[in-house]
Amino acid sequence: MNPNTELPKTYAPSEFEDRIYQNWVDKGYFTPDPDSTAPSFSVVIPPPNVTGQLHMGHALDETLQDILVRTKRMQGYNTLWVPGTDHAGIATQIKVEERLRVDEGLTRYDLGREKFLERVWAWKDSYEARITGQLKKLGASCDWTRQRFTMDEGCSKAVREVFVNLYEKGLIYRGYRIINWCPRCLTALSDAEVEYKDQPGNFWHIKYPIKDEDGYVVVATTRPETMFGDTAVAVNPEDENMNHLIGKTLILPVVGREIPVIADDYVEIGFGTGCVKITPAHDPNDFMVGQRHNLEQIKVMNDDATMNAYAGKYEGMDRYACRKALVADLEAEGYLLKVEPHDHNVGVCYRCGTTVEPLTSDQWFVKMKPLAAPAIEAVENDSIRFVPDRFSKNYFNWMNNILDWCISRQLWWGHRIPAFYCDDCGEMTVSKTDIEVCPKCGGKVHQDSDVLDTWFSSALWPFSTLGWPEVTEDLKKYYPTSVLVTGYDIITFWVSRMIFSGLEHMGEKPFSTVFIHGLVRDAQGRKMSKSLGNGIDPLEVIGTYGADALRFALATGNSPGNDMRFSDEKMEAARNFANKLWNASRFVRMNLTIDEILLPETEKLAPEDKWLLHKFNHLVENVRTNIDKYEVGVALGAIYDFTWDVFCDWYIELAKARLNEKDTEENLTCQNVISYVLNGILKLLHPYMPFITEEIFGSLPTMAGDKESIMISAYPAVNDAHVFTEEAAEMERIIELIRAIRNRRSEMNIAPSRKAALFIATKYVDTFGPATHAFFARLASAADVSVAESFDESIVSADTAVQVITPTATAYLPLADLVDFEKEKARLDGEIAKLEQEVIRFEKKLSNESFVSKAPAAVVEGEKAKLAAAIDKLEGTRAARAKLG
RNA sequence: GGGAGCAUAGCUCAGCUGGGAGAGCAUCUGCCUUACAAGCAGAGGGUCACAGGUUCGAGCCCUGUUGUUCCCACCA
Repeated sequence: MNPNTELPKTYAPSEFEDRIYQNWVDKGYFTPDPDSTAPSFSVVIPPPNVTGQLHMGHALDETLQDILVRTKRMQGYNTLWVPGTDHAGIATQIKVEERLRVDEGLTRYDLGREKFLERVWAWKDSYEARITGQLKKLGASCDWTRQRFTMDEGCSKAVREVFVNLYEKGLIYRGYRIINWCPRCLTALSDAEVEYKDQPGNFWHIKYPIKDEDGYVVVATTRPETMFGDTAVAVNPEDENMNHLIGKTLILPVVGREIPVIADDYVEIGFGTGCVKITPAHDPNDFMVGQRHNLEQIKVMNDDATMNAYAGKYEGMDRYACRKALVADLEAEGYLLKVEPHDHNVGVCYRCGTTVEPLTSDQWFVKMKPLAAPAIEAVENDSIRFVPDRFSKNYFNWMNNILDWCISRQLWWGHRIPAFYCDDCGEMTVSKTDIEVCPKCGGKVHQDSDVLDTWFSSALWPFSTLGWPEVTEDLKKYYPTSVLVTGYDIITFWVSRMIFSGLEHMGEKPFSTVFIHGLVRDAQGRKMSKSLGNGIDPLEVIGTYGADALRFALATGNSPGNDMRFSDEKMEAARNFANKLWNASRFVRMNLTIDEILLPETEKLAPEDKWLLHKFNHLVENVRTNIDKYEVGVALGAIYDFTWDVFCDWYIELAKARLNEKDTEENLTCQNVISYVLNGILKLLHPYMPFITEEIFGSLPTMAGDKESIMISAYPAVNDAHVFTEEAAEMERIIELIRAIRNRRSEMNIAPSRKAALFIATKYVDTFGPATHAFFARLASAADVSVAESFDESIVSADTAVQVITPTATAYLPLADLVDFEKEKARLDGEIAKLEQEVIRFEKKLSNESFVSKAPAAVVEGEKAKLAAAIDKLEGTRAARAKLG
């Protein structure tokens, strides 16, 4: 027997979770054996942002990964889970700036770049430590000796390597383009970083006078303040009402500048006024029109979205203040024709929510089309598979319509762009290493002040964490990784970019499967968010219920890609299950004398042993296949049902009699069977509830060959010797009969002290053999029935007992306990009516020629059996009713 | 505008390739039965959103409708 002999009376997870985790770390179980020749199973963690602490979404993501990783490890794979965190450029910088403002009233400019970055690194250290601590509390079995950070030396090296490679291939370029600008964060954003929100707005219809004519054209705009940057008005050349204007010159109201009317089929005939003001510097579509027509780009705003000198007297005003003032002036001067309410989608910064301003700017871009093509193909040909598959549509939609990726950010926190400009000759050099002097003229150089999009480094995560660009052993062994586990919300940001990056730089996909999960919502189904204040801290939940209960609650009912709700009720149910397992184990432990589990030969097994082992076999098969399908929730449901219903409610009750015996063969058999199955339950459950299973495992006998810890023990496999189809089926029928007896007793308010007589039919002896009588005796004590030694119907008659009839057996309840004869008669009548209906239904079905001829033979046979059973039961019930008169 | 998900018991959700509707919680009844009251034994409760279709047979497959959630696009 193991050293921890007794299990404490109550389940108190806080007593052992930390101790167990520390032991795993000390023993080095999370680090794969470098000499292993087993096939690899590798996972890289979606690195949490160092912006703060983990929330429930992380807890779900981490739990799912740990379930897969622990399962595979127990199944003998050479398993690696790489942990790490993401510097989260813009998000982290905002946080640190905010703290600086609140605590010290300073901006980052007050500190200067270097000092500010010191602050961010300090922030990073503190939050990285916090996140690491949370992962450990949760039980994540990642290899801490391989922990990474997107801005550590290795990852930074990978970033540089990739940047320079892409630049040299012409896939990274610098250009003056229209981009999304966040006036609050003062940086460019990629298309993916802009969210769209419906906002009420207006269509302002403004008259633009025609030069040298009396008339005017009317343009409708949602953004009047951009008119200072108008360099044309466009009409569709096919528009018969408007095309006469082409070539004319208009006078911009207020501004007085002259602009041409141009022809462009971008203008949709019949929408709005048919005339569109073109502002190439502040609208992506206008930008393209401008390029086609060589229009001037006039930027009318500063970086903080205040108006610049082009706005004339409005200079210095915020864009919205300017809009208001300008509209008032237009109206006063008679240029405003009408105002029409119009809702439209406004782009906002995904980090701070500020309305994004499209504007032209000098930025770095990744040319996407050549990179996207192989990435699309990899998913099309199933080289990479999304689970569930429907998310591949999401992916295709994004990748097929992808535009060039703006990767430069006007931030300080991030990987600095490795481009150097010569102060003398202006030459630009892109270099993997820092340079001091211009390779062309020897002049002094300065580095580009921008940093890269944070997702640029995340895109390399599956190989940068394994040591790339060095060709390391890890890279050879663990790339491509096996599965990526993440939420559907970052497929575009992250998954798609990892796919094209892996294919481009490694020449191989980064992972085979993308296992997508949903969002964790609150009990009302709302998204958890700071502003709603409905977020739940995983650590608090762990403190109250334990990490295992949290993991159980997150995994139970989880199905790929679907959102889930989180509630106290679920936590209680999870905790209750942990408690049930704890107490069942405690009971087993109390009754054991064996040190090691030795499965008895088949001849020694009791009927209930065979039933249990048979059912356990099915469970193992069920769990294995469902986990392979990433249906971790379904698998867990099966373990739950087996543990609670089969193992606890039936087997343990039946086992009590044998376990109470002293030094008998039956006792030994029972000890071994109950230990074997409990051991198996613990192993199946371990990936879900690692702590409690380890704690219990340590106090119970083990299988030969198992190691000192459950997490490195062998995962259960289907045992072909444990197929007992006949006995198991008969046992199920007996259970059905006992349930029927209990039901009847309950209905009749029969005192528990009154036993029902259960007769042993000869067929049981046929099935179960010589052990039948002993088995029924155990059944009797466990199920509140008494057992008669033989099945002799003559000993019971109408005035002594009421029959409980099931399709395969009959039990008798002492009639003396019946309170109400009339009630019983009525009940039987109802039963008979129901059975008659049932029989008719089956007969009808079986007399249906097309059913019999077209349905599979097995189904028809099944229906026949059901009919026969129904008829038996009907006849028995009629007989019982007849006896009552 | 394009695409996707969801709609099953009072609540939260399962229901695999079509073959007599399930669990947990809640409710009601009876039990402190020496592992567990965080428990045990029972019970009630569903036109599987609606309308068609395919099929011997539909919660499941097809079409449409309604409601709801999300993603993408952005007609100024």
